[in-house]
Amino acid sequence: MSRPTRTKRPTSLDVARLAGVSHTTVSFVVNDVRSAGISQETRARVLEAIAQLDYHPHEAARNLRSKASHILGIAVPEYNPHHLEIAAGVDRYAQAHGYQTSLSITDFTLEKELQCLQGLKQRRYDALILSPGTGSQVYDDLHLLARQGYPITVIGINDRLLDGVDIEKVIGERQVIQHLVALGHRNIGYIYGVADQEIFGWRLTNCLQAQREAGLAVHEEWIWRCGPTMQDGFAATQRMLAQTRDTERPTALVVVNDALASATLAALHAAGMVVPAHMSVVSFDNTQLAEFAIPPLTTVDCEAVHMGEEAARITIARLADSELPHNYVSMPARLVIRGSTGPAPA
Amino acid sequence: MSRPTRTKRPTSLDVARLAGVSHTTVSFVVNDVRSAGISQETRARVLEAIAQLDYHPHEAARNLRSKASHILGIAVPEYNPHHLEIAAGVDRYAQAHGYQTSLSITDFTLEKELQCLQGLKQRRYDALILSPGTGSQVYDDLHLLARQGYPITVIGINDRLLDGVDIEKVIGERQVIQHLVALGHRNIGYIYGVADQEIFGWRLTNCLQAQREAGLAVHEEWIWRCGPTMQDGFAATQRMLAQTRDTERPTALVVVNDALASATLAALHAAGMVVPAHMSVVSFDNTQLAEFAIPPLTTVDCEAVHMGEEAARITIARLADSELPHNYVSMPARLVIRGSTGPAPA
DNA sequence: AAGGCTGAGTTGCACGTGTTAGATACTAGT
DNA sequence: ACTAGTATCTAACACGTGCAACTCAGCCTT
Repeated sequence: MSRPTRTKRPTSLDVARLAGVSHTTVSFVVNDVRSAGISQETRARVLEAIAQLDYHPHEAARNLRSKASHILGIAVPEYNPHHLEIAAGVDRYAQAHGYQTSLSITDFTLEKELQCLQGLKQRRYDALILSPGTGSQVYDDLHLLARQGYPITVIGINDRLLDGVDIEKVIGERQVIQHLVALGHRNIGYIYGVADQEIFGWRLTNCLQAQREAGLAVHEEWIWRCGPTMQDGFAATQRMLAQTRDTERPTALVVVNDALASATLAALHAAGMVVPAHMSVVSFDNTQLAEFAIPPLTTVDCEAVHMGEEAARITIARLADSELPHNYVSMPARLVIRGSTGPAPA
Repeated sequence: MSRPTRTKRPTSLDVARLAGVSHTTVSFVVNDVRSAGISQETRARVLEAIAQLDYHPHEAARNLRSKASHILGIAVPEYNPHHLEIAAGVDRYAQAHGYQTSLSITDFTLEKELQCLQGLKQRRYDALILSPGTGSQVYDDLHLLARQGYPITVIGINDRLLDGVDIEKVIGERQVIQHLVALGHRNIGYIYGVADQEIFGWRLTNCLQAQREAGLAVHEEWIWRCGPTMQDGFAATQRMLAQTRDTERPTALVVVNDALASATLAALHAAGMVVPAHMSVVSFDNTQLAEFAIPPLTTVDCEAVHMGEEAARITIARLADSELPHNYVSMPARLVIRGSTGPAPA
């Protein structure tokens, strides 16, 4: 580390002096304020000075003065490809509209979720896009902040009091069940791994409803609930195998998302079961995991990247106009059929 | 959105008025300055007022005054479990030492990498932890900034001019080759997907070197180079299958990381090849993908989370003392043997 | 010639906080 | 009673930027 010359960072005043103008003029040039008449030559001189000093405006000073950070906070519960596709979508839209993003992983803990809300209160972010991971505990805070005028957009939750983007309900689940029924499956089981069964239980509820609509009996004991990690999904699948016998076992498993379904595939494979010959598997999200699973997963696509873009759009719209009515978008669900589903075994 | 009362955010002055003190006293209480003698009762009154108004100090004003944001920027090239484990490690250590983190995905583009450096210049971050994804293009900027005293830590690159954390070289690769040799493999191929073969080629180089040390011939035509995505890995594996025949084909494939190895497994499976009976597969990183792959991947562990923690430690140490000598840590590599490797077919 | 208009800048304040150098009151010592 | 010392608190400035209000010269209009 050869003697880091901790040079004083140049300020707009330094630039101004070098260019022989006032710091205001520098500000006008930097922000490209058209209404202030700056001549071409002055502009050029300022830009030259900026380049020469390698001047970069101090974000903090800027944020303080303009009362905005132009940063959108994104908080998702885990390193799940699905969430990260959403984050990528948010980032893409935000970038295109003059906002930066800051991604936080809440790790399914309330503590980290509250920390992100803190960031909002401290004006580190102009707005927060949150994919809740802990269930209902954080909701009181969310509602309170929203009522105080803080821009908050939630993902994957339909809440009348908060702006949000969600996956189209019912349709996707119905498609899954109909697909399985069409393949002759009548015994359907569930590996249902979420952080909070109450908040994130709708997908299961909808599936069961679709099952009844299709005239199938629902076996409550064929619902294996577990936590949201792949380890949880693997263990739950092992439980499933241990608690059932060949003759009285579901012929198809609906798994809450691709990550857990991958773990399910691994557990089934380890137990010597062949998918889909012995057991079909369907999941949700259509992430990269699904495409390269063995066999490739039949899964419900929800346009995660697009979903993130919509979340960013809604959020930025609210920043522009806080009086906007409740903004809610639901993304279309579409079943993508791959190799993990097949005819029910005789 | 029931009429968001866009309340003026309370400032330290508001708190001061409510508590009947000056804003200076509030500042002392908030920052817990021991040297300023604040009586217990005054302190209590101020805290009460803070709670009542739900006061949160304005980060921008704070950063402006104290010339630090207490945020570490982390930039990784993609949504790869390996990189995200590193990020998690950084976050854990940073949190424990009073720093927040802000994660950016550079998407293997120089543009986004430069944008992160911009964030450093603009003082959005106090320091940047970068896992380069584009090769050498960004290096000039990195060196320049480091020389100017900006704290930068690189991951996965051994650069004498930059603080960094890296994976222990040679050892891991040697273990891989020795493992394969012990299993009787003499024909080893490579699926080598990285953004820049020149910068990220060391792992391949080391493997080839280990191969020679073990007395094995190196087949240049058995190195399939490709890009860093799973799609690339899948396609490269298909190329491998198309360009070789049963009789003159590697019996083991070394793949640059778990993500690409998963894609390789998928491609092999799709072609009807059984792993490890027909072909062994080894990879690097030991992420979740490896654990739940079919079959589970033999892979080289590098303690990614710990690596992130070390990166954060080094970075924060440099922030504390810019005169520190060059700081470089290399993480131990350890082969984790699972089901994707087996005896070479006769 | 007087007034108005336009172009091209500048002066000066405000944003909300951290910190240094005091100010004030109270106690104790002589 | 006067001084020194201590415990508590405050006044005032600085951080770097954006913006409203103002200046000032030159030109046009009546």
